Order: sequence, then C-alpha cells, then structure tokens
Amino acid sequence: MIVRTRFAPSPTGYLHIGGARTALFSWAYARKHGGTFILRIEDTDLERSTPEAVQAILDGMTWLNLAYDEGPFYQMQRMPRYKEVLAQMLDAGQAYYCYTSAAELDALRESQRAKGEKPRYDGRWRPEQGKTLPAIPDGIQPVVRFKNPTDGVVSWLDMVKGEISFKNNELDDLIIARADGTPTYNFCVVVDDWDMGITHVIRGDDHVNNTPRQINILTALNAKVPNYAHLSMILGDDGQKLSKRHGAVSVMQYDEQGYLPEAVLNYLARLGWSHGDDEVFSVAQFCQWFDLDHITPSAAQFNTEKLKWLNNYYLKSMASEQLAELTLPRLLARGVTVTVAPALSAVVDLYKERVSTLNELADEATVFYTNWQPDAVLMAAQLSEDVRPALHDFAQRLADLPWETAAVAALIKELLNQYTLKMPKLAMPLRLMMVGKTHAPSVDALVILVGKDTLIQRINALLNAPV
RNA sequence: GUCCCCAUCGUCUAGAGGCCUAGGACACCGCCCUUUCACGGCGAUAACACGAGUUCGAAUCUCGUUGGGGACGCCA
Repeated sequence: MIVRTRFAPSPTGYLHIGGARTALFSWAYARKHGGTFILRIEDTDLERSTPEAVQAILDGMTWLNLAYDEGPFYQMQRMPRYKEVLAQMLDAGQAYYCYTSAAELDALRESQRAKGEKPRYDGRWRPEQGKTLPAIPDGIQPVVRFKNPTDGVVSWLDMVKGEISFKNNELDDLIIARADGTPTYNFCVVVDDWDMGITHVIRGDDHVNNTPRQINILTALNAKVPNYAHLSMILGDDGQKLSKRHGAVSVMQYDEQGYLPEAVLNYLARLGWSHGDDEVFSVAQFCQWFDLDHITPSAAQFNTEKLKWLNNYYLKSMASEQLAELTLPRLLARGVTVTVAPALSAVVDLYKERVSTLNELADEATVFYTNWQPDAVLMAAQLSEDVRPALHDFAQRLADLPWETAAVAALIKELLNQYTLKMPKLAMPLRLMMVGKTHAPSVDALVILVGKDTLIQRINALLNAPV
C-alpha cells in the first residue's frame, strides 16, 4: 500500500500551532513511508474563507518547510464532483430531501435539550417502508440528508486512541447538502478522501465525532475506509485551551519572535510524540523515526521555556555567518545598519550561546552599531578611583597591542598585577563602556569586537569627564 | 444533559505484567568551571488521580469513582 496523507485546513485564519503539528505529523508519516502528502483547502464556508487565510496557511507551511506533493486542491473547485455523488446517493435512496426549516430545527433541538436529550434530527422526512411523508411545503428549499443506519455500531481502530465505537442510533441523519445545493463539510471530506485515495487520515481529535458519520457515508458509497489517527489538542502554556482570543498564535508569530523553524519543528515533534529519550533531532531523523504508535492520546501543554531551550540549541549550533544573515534583517527592522566593524558574524559568534531567540541576538548586537552613552549612575557605581590609572594605562597600551584576545587578556592581567586590582574592578567599567551593561561576554573578546580606536576614545572620554 | 475521548514529576514524556527503589528532557535549587552573565559539567527536589478486581506479581489488564477535554450547526 502506498501511503497517502493529507492536511486539510479551512482557510478561516492563520496556521496556528495545533494545525502546524497536524500538518507536520501528516507530512512526516508520508515521508517515513515514501508516500504522498496532499494539501487540500476546505473552503466551502464562503462566509469565513478568505484568500488571505489561504496565503497565511501556505506561508506557514513554507516557513516550516513542509512541502506537499499534491495540491493544493480547493473544495470549491470540486463542486461538480460533489453534486454528481450527491445525485447518485439520492438516486440510490441513500440520501433524501428534508423540508424542515431552520426554525423548526431550532425548536426541535431546544425541546430535546429541555428534556435532557441529545439534540438531533428526528427523521421526520426520512423515507421508510410503509411510512407516509408529510406534504411538501411551499416555498421551502430542501436540504439533503444522509440516511444513516439506525442500528448496529460503527467502529474503527484509531491509530492513536485505539478502538473507538459509536452506536448508530446515537447518530442522526446529517445534512450533506444545504438548501442552496452546496455540499457540507462531512460530505466533501468523504468524497475527497475517497477520490484522492487517502490511506491515513491524521487530524485533530475534535474530529472524532465526525468519523463515524464519515465512515457510514464512505460505506454507503462502497468506498474503502481509510485509517484514522486522531491527534489530541495542544493546550496553552497555562493549560488553557488555545483559541483566537487566547494564545493560539500563528506559526509566523514564532518567526517574528525570532524562533528558528527547525527548533519549532523539533519542539512540535516532541509534543505528543516520542522516540525513547531523544529530545533533539533533525527533521531528516524525525522522518525516519516517526510513527503513530508513539503518539500520546492525551492533550499536551505547550511549554515556551522548552522551546526557548531548543531554539538556543539550534542557534548556537548554527554557523555564525549563516546566523548573521538571519540576524541582519532584524537589525534593519530596528533601524540599525551594519556598515562598520565589527563584522556581524563576529558579534553573533560571541553572543549566540547566550540568547534564545534571533530577536535577542539582534538586541545584543545593536550596541555595536549605534551611538550611545553608558548609564552615568551605573558607571559611577562601578568605577572606583583606584581603577582610573589602570584604565589610563590600558588605553595607552592598547594602541600598539596585537589585536587578539590572548594579548588583551595578558595586558589586563599585567595591569591588575601592577595596580593590585581585582578583575571585576577593571572589567565592570570596561563592560559598561563597551556594551552598556555588566552582564556580558568576557572582556577580552568584547575589546576585540569594539575595536581599538573606539575603545581608546571611550576610555579617554570617561577619564576626562568631569566627576 | 447525551455521546465520545483522556489521566506518570510543575511541564513534555519513557514505560506493552516482573528489567521500576519509575528513566530522560525543560524549568527550579545546589555545587563546579569562571572576571560578571551565559555556555558546559556534576548533583538534588519532584509523579504512576482514587477505589475495587484479575494475577504469584499491576504504572502497565478489567470495572467503577473522581477530575479534565471534545462533540452534539444548512461551521469546518
């Protein structure tokens, strides 16, 4: 069997983190089995679907580097096919017209709820042997309903959750075409999965309840029922459900915040799936390891701290030249241009292991390419009188020092000895001068980055400043 | 309300009846490295929701309880 999976988002918003994981798992399953991954846009809801949302989904998948082998297919472009199958089912008596108005349906549901029953269609227009149907009312466009089996059970072996079964008498005759003739979600999915030869439906577990209905329609159509794998949902950092109002951020927002796609992918892969104790792995490795047997059936809480840790890992593993290229646009976005020394790659090299996002990297780098003054209060607190002569000497001797960290370190040691100073006394004012803060990389490395002239000038300015 | 699903450290998870005195990772705490911060190294704290049953033996199987989630649209 050649594996065929699909990702089938509805274009009503951006690609959020849960959708991204569903796409990732579907994609990885196809990759693992040498199969085909299909992108299908479920845009039958004209009210809410937008071209912008389609683009946002495409952008998200591109950023994550999840390429599809077929598609994107748009359901709105498959109308003739749906109508064909609809007509066929009507002919075969597997579906029927229902003239119940929306208002009547509302009333029905309300009374059922009041009685503590599950709201469902009562089958009043369902044709049965020996049953007299109501007279067809004037002025009502009928919907088409699927004639769901009334007894027995529908069950399937879910590849994540195990056996799941529903009694058919719990299911009602769902609407498969609206009064305006357009097909509804559960029907389109069935026809598409069937036509596209989908072998594995990997989707969010909010679809578990749709599955028995889809299986029944598939069976009526004499179509092969695919395998199903229902992924549990992702909860926010606080354990709350992700929603538009609450933290359901677009994957592109992770890009904006400075996360690397490989880190997000790695994080998402480990959220609900595991391969023993492995935590950090490449996409290629993931594709080899991925399976549906090791997916947790329970919901998973998103943990930004761990994502940051992973992002830091990928950041510091990356070649500094490449990292500099990724950081440059973020500096430009801050209005910072990199036209003078030091080379951005050198700055990035020094800072990459101490930041967790590209944005933090850009923030740290800013200080090397802008004009600024160290905070006077901080400086006053760090600069003691006995350090001044040492600083003065330092500036003097910098002038013809070989420009490498070892030489700077040796010079600093020598001055400390000469003036019997402790390292922090000299290092802290220097750090403040060079990067504006005391928590910073080692002084010798910073000296090299800041540059001879700049540093000498800053030391002199400091020493000459009125106290 | 009805149906469906879920339940191991704070979080993500390992775990397929004996390898479990429950392992790893993030976070937190401590120590080491160190000129600060970070990185790195070492270490500590920390969990099988509860109750029955099956079994010589249960985190693992069954049932129940509790708790959580999802679904119940002419949305997808």
